[in-house]
Amino acid sequence: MGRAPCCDKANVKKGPWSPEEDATLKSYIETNGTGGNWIALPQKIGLKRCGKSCRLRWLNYLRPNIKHGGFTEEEDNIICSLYISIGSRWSIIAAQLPGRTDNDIKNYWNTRLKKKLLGKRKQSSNNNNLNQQKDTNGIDENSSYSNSLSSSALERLQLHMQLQSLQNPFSFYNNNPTALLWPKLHPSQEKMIQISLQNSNNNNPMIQNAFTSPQVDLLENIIPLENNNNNNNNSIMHSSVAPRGEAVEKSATTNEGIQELENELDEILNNRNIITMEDEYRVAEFDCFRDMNSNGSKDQNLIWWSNDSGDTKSGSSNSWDSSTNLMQEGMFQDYELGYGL
DNA sequence: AAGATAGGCAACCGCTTTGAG
DNA sequence: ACTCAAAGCGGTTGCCTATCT
Repeated sequence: MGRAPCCDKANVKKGPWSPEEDATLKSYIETNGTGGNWIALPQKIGLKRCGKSCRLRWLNYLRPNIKHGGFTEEEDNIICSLYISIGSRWSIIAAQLPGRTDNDIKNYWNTRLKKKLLGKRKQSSNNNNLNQQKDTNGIDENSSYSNSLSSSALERLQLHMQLQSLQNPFSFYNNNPTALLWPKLHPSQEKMIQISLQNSNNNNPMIQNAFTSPQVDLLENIIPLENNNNNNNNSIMHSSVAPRGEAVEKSATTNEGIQELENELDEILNNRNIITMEDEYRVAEFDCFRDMNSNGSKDQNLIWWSNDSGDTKSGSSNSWDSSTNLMQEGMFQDYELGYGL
């Protein structure tokens, strides 16, 4: 037997709220509050709605100072950086953005931001699939490395990498002591990347730099060559970076999301005793690298953060300046915590 | 002009967490 | 310590609108 329903489903109205319902709910709560009991509230005020529905309507729409749409670039940055750090904990992310609801942010992420940031991935995956279909070695083409990750984990990894590639690679690498702890790239991986580089027509110095130092080691860090079963010994390094805000602090202390991500990665990585050429190819094809390496367009590489949708209100479309500190702290903390840096 | 498709968003569903008794 | 109702939360659904063919 399941739990009793919170309301009489048969006599409860569903679907969009009418202006009258909105007004009724809003005026009652503004004068009387919720009374600490959402379930009883609709009956009190004569609404044929589920209490949960009333609560949601109030929190997401009727509550004062709610903002809808018109996300600023700074808000975008915060959402992205927090998503990278803590994943899809929308309520926590929303708590960092006054006037925004978790639902709003979630929708905004799913419908716009994610595509904005990861849009190129799809294209690159398609290219990759085309190439893989030419293989005749019998390896399951559907078991691609990237497909092994959950969408959330993969998105976060790719965002990490893309962001890394666009921030000054030298300054990060040289100034971040943890980067020195990263293992060297396996020669075969390095070779594959270099081949990709050579095959490209890309002469953008920034991109070349990105390939030759931090990205390479970042890649290696994500895909270690050794089968490491001693995860507990080195997988978590306590970060010396002060967390930003309660959300990140909570994430840093509980490590739940990060641990989950780490476990997911470990599960994959521990099954990879041997790096095959196919794996190497996939590594080289890992999106941010491929994007940076493909079709020789430095503009394309530089505008990934800018809007594909023609939004021109931002003067620094590829800039994360407004959240540089947040990015560095949150992102790298995540890496340190989750990937054994 | 009409149908098909895609995108955006509000709302719902159901699982988890919290806290009172 | 345990139970259970309420609240919180994230994922999913479905409707509406815009765009494409």
